Amino acid sequence: MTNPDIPSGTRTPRRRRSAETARKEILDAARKRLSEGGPEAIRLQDIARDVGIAHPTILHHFGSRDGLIRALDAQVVDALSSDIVTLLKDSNASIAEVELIERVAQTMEAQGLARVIAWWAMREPGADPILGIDPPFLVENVSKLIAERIHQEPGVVAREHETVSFGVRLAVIAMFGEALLGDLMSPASRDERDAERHRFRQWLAELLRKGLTAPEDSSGP
Amino acid sequence: MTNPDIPSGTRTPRRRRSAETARKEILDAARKRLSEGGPEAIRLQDIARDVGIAHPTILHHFGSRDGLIRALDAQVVDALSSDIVTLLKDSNASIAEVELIERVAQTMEAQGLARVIAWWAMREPGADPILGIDPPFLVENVSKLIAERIHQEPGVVAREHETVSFGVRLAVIAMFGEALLGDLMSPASRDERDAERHRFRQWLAELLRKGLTAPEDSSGP
DNA sequence: CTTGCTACTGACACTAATGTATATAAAAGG
DNA sequence: CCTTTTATATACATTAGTGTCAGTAGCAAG
Repeated sequence: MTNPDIPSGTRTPRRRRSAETARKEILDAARKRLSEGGPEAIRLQDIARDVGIAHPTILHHFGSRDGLIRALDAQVVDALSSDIVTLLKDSNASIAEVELIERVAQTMEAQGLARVIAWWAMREPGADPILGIDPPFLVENVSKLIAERIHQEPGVVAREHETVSFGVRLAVIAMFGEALLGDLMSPASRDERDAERHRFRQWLAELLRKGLTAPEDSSGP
Repeated sequence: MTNPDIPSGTRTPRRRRSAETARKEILDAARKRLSEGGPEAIRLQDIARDVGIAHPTILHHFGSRDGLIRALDAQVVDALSSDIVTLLKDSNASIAEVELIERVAQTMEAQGLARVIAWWAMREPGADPILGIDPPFLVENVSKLIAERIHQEPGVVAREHETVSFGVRLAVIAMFGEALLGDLMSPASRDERDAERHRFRQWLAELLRKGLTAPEDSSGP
């Protein structure tokens, strides 16, 4: 399967990238393949073809397939946490639940992140330390930030710390599940689906708002 | 790599199962491998070793690796929907949200079902018809059943149908996410983790109860 | 222009996984 | 008993995917 445009004996022209951009291009292609075709789609040769390089180049940059995968992991964890933390740092008043939900949802959907996370979680069933990042990498930091904001708001009785933590946890978990399973539980038509999804998020945000601000009544059955 | 216990020239003793039980044993082993070791752990030879057979036997029963995988899919969808539908049929009064949450959670955790579902969802990004089952396979049926129960309860204003549907959707999605990502967001020690998880579920159930029964106030920001 | 560095390539070796062909043995029925 | 059926085994073919090697080419600096 040689390229007919190139006379045999001639070498294919090369584009030489910096090591940094090469790594980035490769990682992006890998992430795309993963989120679109599932775990079995991470094949060096395919990824190489997407980028427009030969597969040994990937091995040159990442050492092995496993090296590539670990780099992917790191990129994903980074994207997830930094994205959410950024949101929280930016918003200077109290957190709007709708905003939280929307943002988390976007992060999950963007670049098929939810799929990548799922794939990672499957591979490491009882993974306590993730790539050197402590287990509660997300909620621990994020819920602290949220707690600060919520306490700022006057006239609202903040629930104990754990409730806040639960709220964030629910947002993350639910939007993760939505990104993966949402299509199964929605109407078939695309427009309807999007609309329903939007309503669902609003509903969830409202639910969260109640749960985070109003003191629980804890009445018996 | 021949078995030293068996003199060369001697055949290994055979256990002959019915085709049905053979299929079942193989599927169980496959599901276990999948949920424990991730997608890349579905290897015919390994599964065969687990069951105690030779790998061509698997091919004999399922035709191909792909055949095995499709059979697995069917089993999973079955387990999930039938389990939940059973719960709803059995409970003769109104649905207790705690029970719903707990049951869904158990189903997800049992046999590593959440992992299997995730794996399936990853492979079929835009899978509209699942193995012949219509997309809203779960919520469509389940939420109807729930709606019936909730309307039975006197003195409580039931929300419109979509709200009920949203409730079920949240339960399923959240417990799915929990099963996969829960460990990342919890304390490290196992006891603490279990306790916290339990509290989280109760909190979520309470949240759901409020959302499903109390009419929404929809006040501005 | 020359030299050095390294991103990159083609060809190939190696391994592991699926699938095939053919034989054997355990039931079931006559 | 003998025959049929089929679950299962052994041995082999095939493919596909990772990793290795030795060399090539682009870019920067002397």
